[in-house]
Amino acid sequence: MSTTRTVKRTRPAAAESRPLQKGQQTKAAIVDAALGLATQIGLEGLSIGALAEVMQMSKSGVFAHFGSREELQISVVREYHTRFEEEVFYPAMSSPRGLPRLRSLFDNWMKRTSVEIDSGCIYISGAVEFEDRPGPVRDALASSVDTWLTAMQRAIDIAVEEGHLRPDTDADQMRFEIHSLILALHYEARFLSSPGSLQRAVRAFDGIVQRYSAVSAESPLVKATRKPRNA
Amino acid sequence: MSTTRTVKRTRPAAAESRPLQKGQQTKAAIVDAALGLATQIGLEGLSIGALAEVMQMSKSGVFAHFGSREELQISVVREYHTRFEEEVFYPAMSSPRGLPRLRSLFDNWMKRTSVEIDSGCIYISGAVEFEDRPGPVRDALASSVDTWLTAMQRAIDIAVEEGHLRPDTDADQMRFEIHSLILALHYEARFLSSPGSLQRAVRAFDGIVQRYSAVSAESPLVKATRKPRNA
DNA sequence: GTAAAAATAGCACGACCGTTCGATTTGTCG
DNA sequence: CGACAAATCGAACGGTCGTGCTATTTTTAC
Repeated sequence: MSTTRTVKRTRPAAAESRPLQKGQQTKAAIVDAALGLATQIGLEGLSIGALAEVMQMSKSGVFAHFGSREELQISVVREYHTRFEEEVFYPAMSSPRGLPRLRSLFDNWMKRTSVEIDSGCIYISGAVEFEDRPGPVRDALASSVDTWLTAMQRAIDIAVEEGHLRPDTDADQMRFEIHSLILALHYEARFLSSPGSLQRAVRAFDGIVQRYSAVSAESPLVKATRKPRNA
Repeated sequence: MSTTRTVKRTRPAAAESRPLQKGQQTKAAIVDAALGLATQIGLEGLSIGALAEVMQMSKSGVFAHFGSREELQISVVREYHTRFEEEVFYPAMSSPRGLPRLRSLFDNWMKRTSVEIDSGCIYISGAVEFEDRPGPVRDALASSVDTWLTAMQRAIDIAVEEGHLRPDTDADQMRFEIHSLILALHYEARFLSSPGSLQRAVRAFDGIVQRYSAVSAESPLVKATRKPRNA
């Protein structure tokens, strides 16, 4: 209606490369602190009051950045996803396709899990907390985990293509087995404080790889030229 | 000090076989309901108010039976332990020593886990909730899980003694691998709603057994009389 | 510098929590 | 039945929580 032509968009939305405004800056700091809290006490245990105390801010000051606790939780999940990618996925992509890359993925994954034995893992704690709680937080968590597991499975597929793994390898099955090792490592080391869990996970992984391996699937003594089991 | 000889113990403590007094009766009912709630929303999510509503009692009425929320949680853990024993452990003890019994233990465990895909498992949710929370509840949980895992390992030892598994079997390692399958089954089926998880757990278990098996450790095609790998 | 806008603080509300305490009902036993 | 104990209730307290509202401060843009 009005004729004001000079509509100033003082903050052009989504300016892609601009020095972070003050708001975004503190928001990033809040999410960082929130992630630290959430890994220890879980996404559900994460409270705005405690977060405000850590940040030396008022509750409402923290709250205003997200509008709801749920949005805060989602931000934390996204941040975790990003770091997981940067720490586990991308570094492994420089390894050669096939088994080396698969090993690299698992190694990075396990290295991260080792750290998380002290700090906690929101993919695991979050799964428990949101098993029966549908909503956007659960969706964000599940899709994030799913993305990662799919990437893992893709690495297995490539290893089959490269001839490193048996052509009849069930990638879904192998991914399940590898995933299970990480879960057990976390459970036994973090909750039960059972020593030696790390080596057990490594040994088990080697066992799995050997079982699906194209060369000497059963034993180093048996040549790889043998026919499939049911031939 | 007083000369009252007729000290009436109106309720002889720990009368082993007596019709349950009213109090113990409702207490058992409360624990039962509490277990139902705890499996769904976790031990930490278990609130006395919600429990009272389910029981159609007052909060204080429920509370009086335990004296503290912590004591209620411990009661729930104990109840869960008992049921787990009755449902998983004892029935398997009638299977013949060795591999059959080990299989039976795993089958029962997996059967229970299948049910818990809908209801939840406090050995898993509790582990997450009390990872960083020392105290009697955590202790009760950990010792209960430990008891079970030790029993599982004992079954493996027996299977070795019976000659069903390779004499160089690392029971700790094998138990770790079996445990991991249950955790992954729970995670992928309950949180990710990933279909086929059950079959994957079964297949993986078969793979594990085959790898540790005394007869044809590597493949049905290879005779069991061969020497150890590094001979 | 100045004014608009964004960021933050302060305060209060309603809800739920575990727990306490005194009153009251219910069960038990002589 | 009567008396005593156990079981249960009802109300309240102090605490934490997420959230909404209105100031106030700080940052930004011109």
